Amino acid sequence: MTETGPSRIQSEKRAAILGAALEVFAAEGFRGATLDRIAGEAGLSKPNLLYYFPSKEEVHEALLSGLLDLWLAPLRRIDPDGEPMAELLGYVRRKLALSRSHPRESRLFANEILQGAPRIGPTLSGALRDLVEEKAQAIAAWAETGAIAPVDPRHLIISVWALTQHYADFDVQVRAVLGRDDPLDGAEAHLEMLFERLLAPRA
Amino acid sequence: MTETGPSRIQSEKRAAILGAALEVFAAEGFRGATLDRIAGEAGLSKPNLLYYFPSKEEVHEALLSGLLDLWLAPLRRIDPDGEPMAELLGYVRRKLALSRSHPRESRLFANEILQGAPRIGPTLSGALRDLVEEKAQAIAAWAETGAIAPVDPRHLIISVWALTQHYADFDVQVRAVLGRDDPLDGAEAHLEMLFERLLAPRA
Amino acid sequence: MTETGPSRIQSEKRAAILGAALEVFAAEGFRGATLDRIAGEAGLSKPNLLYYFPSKEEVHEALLSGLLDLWLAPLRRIDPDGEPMAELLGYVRRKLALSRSHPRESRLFANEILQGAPRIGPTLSGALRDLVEEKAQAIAAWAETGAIAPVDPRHLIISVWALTQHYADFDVQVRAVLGRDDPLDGAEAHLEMLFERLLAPRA
Amino acid sequence: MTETGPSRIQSEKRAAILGAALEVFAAEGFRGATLDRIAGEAGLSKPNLLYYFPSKEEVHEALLSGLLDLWLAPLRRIDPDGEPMAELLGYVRRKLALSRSHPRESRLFANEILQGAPRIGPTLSGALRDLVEEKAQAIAAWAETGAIAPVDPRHLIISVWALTQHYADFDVQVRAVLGRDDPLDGAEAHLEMLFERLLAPRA
DNA sequence: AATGAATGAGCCTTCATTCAT
DNA sequence: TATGAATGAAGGCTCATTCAT
Repeated sequence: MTETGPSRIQSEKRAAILGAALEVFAAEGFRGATLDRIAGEAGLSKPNLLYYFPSKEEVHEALLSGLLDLWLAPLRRIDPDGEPMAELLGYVRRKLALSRSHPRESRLFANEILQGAPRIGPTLSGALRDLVEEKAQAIAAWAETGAIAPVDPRHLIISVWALTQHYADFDVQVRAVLGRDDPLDGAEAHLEMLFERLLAPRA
Repeated sequence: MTETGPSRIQSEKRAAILGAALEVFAAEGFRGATLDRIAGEAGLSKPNLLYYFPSKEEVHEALLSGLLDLWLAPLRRIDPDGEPMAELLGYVRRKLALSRSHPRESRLFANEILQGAPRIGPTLSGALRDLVEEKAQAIAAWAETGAIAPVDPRHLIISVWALTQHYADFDVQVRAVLGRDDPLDGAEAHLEMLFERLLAPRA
Repeated sequence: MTETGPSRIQSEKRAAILGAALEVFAAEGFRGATLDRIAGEAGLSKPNLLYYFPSKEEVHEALLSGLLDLWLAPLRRIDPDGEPMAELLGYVRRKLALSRSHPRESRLFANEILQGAPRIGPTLSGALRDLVEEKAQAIAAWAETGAIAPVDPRHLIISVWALTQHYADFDVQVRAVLGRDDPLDGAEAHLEMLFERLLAPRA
Repeated sequence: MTETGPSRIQSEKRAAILGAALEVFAAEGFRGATLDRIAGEAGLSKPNLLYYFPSKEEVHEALLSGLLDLWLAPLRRIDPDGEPMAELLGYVRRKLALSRSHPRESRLFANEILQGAPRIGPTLSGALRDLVEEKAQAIAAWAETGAIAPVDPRHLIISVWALTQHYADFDVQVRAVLGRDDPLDGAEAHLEMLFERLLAPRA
């Protein structure tokens, strides 16, 4: 009757650990991160951390497992039956917003890919590829009707990824160029213009 | 006459070490790389490696120190007195070519930035920023004359970086989407079109 | 009237723990055994186990303390006034039966002795030695009357131990030689013959 | 031309480590033994030990790998064409001598078997079983000619193992019974008599 | 110029034990 | 009684670095 799921303290601690781990893994990479630092930042001892997760590897996996879903959500929301230009610019906006609200997730992902995707490689060739293929067909259809300019849909999607994530992943460099306190509003305007011009059908 | 600089064997070994180190650092990150692996791939013993470089840190630094120069060369070649459109598209082409011919350097750089640029941070705010500022002014001047569309020059440069480097740094992901054997020629065409449309002055 | 000794549940749990501990200590040795495994096999939690026994050490000791009594029972039953040959062969039979019915106890004991008897050393030099001495005199007396062949009684007893326990302690090796499914009946016949011939008085 | 095998210092250190490891593994079992103690007893640091052997497991294996050969040497020397009684009694004598000169090896072996032979199990069912089978046939042949009493040859061999090894493995207990300073000469006489009577053909 | 040998510091993980409930 | 949570101490192993040759 009283099926008890993970107790409150369980979920709170697990959440605290994952938060700290996200911070550390994103900043230092998998090998660079130490359980000591993660535990410290989560406010518990190292063996206590291992009471909640069986190993460093599994903490990392717990972070990655949800990540791709989060990451692809903006793409998933593209509606083949919507208004093409609005759908695509909306996608760009959502993806940029996500990158800016979740920079640590972005860097965690970047780290994983940079190292050759040892852990989520299969998912890339599976779920990711499938989703891209699906959306690419919608975009291609739009291009054929002349609603948008003819572009390679897959490279278009890759461009969105590259441009939006760069602001999160290469933040230090961006800041060095733009100045410490730039609100990055220029980025949004710039990307919007960029994709508008790229996609605008010829007059 | 008998002033002896570094003997040939010296420089050869140093070069071999740096080559191996580039491979390993790019693939595994700084902490993930081990001197053992670098030494092994360079074909010498670990203590011998440390005879040529005093520490792991310094091997890494030796790689990074030359890197920014290489990395900024395409940008540097933009000629304020040249034909605007040709200059900028030439820049894009050169930068993409560089990323594709030097993917390991690209990843090494990406790793460093992702970790917060602990080693080349100062250079970013110095030399890098200065160069960008200089070229940005030239681009801004072009925009004012109407030779190109009005764009934020700094975000333009950032876009070039993002789009070109992405193909090197996120290779695994790109391959997952495009297929293992895609020659990536589509990337070049796509980027050229992208920047052409972005920069083309209004009719 | 209401003096309450250990409640039934108390003794039942203690018994369950000791049963599981016997299994685990016999199979893995003292250091190899973990409270986790013992608790798991006893069907309770680790802290709960430590509610019944204050420490791993004491679980082990509880097992050992009763063990020597059990182990020496067959020897104790030798009757100085009985028929010599029957008494001794009966002893051999009882000891072999015990080893076969209690292989885990045998291995627990073997482990303890192998490690130098850190816990029951004193008992060996005390109770064990005394009992052996007592029975040795009886055997010596039999030898003097010519009822059995003249043998060193202490080495005789040691031989019984060695031969009977070996079948329990070295079971894997015995099985490797005799085959997985040998019922070990041959052992009984063999040992009986061995001691019969050893002890039969000269014609 | 100058094919160099392991340098002298290599073999010396390896030998020292194996010596110390034999001591510790025999006394504490695999899990009970610590690299710290082995290294300490061998006179070097723990990482230095791991410079010579890649892991604790491999130190252990290095000890075990040669052990069975040593252990079976006495059995192997039984000559089917020799004088039966002399061959068998010689075997007993050699095996007892070996157990007494190599008590640590004996205990190392006992530990391994007690734990279920996790590492040399296959060898037991292979090389060991084959050798026993071979010698058992020779013994059976002797029994058939009447040169020795009819005994189960495999149980005979097991008896030799049990009786000889017991003096090494259960040394503490034997000493508790016989006295700290007994030279154990009685053991030799006893075993000789035991097997003589067991094997002597009926008059 | 090169390498075998050595080590201190640190890392991930295990485990007996304690604490709070 | 019973257990979820926590921890200190240790254990095996890695690795950058040093030393001696």
